[in-house]
Amino acid sequence: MDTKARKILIADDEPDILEILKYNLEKDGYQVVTAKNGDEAIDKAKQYQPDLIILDIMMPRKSGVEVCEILRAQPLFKDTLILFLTALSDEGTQIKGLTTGADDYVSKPVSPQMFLSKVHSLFRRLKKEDTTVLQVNDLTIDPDRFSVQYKGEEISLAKKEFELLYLLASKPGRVFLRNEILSQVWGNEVIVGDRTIDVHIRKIRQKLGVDCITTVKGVGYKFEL
Amino acid sequence: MDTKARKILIADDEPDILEILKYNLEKDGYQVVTAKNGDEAIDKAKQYQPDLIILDIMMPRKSGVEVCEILRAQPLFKDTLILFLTALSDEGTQIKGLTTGADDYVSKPVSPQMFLSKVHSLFRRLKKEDTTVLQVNDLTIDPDRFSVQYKGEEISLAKKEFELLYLLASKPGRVFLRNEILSQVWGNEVIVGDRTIDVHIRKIRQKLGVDCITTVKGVGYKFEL
DNA sequence: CCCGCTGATTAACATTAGGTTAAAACAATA
DNA sequence: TATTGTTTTAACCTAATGTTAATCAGCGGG
Repeated sequence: MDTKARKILIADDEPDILEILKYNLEKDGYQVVTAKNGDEAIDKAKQYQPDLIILDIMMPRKSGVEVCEILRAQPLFKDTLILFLTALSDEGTQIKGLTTGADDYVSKPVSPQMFLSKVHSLFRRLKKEDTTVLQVNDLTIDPDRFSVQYKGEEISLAKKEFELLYLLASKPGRVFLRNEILSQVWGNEVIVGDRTIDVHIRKIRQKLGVDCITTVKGVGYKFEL
Repeated sequence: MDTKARKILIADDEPDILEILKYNLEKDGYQVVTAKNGDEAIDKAKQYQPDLIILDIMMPRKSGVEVCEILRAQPLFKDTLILFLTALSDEGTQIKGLTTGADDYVSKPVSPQMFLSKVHSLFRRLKKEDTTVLQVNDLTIDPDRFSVQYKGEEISLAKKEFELLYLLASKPGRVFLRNEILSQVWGNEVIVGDRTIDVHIRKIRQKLGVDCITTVKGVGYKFEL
């Protein structure tokens, strides 16, 4: 289970449902924020920038559909996952919802199992990464095979090392600030010390044998051969 | 994206759904034909010989299930992909549909993303089905005979073990994330613990005797000899 | 030249993923 | 139904990996 403390916002006017969903999601390690109506949902969304927003269709002060439309209009929520909770009865709204840009539906009454499985698979989908093979001189970095080769020699890197190298090598010559590196490789939520980067850089340099990572003091690192 | 102008027939009596699906599929480069009821679906199927037929279960003038049965009876449509659209929550029909010879089902309301990904993966699967027998060095994996041979030695694997090995071996060198493995071998709806994969991997390694499955920690597994 | 800043290095420490095992739950078969 | 085989879970253990903190080295500015 990848517990990356993913943030989820649930908006529903029925406290019971809110409670059940919250409980189940938290049990699964998600970080949950709730809202009781449409307006509150929008506020909380902006405030917490959740990875997934679960919206009840029927809510006071802006329906789920409206909230979805408003959020989707902003670049910040362009790629945020949105899941609708629908009552069985309203087919019409469901169709509307699709065009509005929701990623999936769950119809009430909700079975916790089904629900969790939906949430999981949504995140699974999100996790689709760019799988581009990088090729710089004699160095090949293939995220698909998770392999790094230098002059035909296979070099085995650990996960973080690989991710770090991949990031740097994705834009050879460009300097990556320590901040950028942290948020790209470690993610915004995780807080790690500054030394951590150095250590990983060191391991990469060591394993590769070639000096392909340059330190730009006071700024960051860049990749070049 | 392999856009070879694949032909898709969609049959549904709700114009809205027809429209949405058609729009999305065409956007993805497929050639789409539609039908409003069961009989029309059969006609159009014969006329256009689509690569994939998407059938709503609930339709006037022959249900999706009936259409499927009729088509499957003809050799012409023996290998055609068939995908069912099922209304909310009728589990019974879903099961029925699969046994009738559908290749997969999507339950309404349909999220475009989910839907497209299903369609893609169906075609992907189709392509794979051509190359049934896998042959890597001294290892032969034949899903037809459900048999695995290493250096002529027949090795008997259980179902899940076989499916798992087959998946990994289908793309030697490629790392499969645990998520991918789960959804490919176990299916999206089933929820099993993380350890389950390990145990099966172990059994395979044990039975094969060769170390052909490599662990990529924090990422997944890959097959290589 | 020495201070202070920055990164390198190292080893110790913490965490986590995955391996291993046995046993329970489930299915298939006779 | 008994029997056998398969799949899943649970508990525990190990090794790989990630992080921290302490120390060291280089460099530029006073």
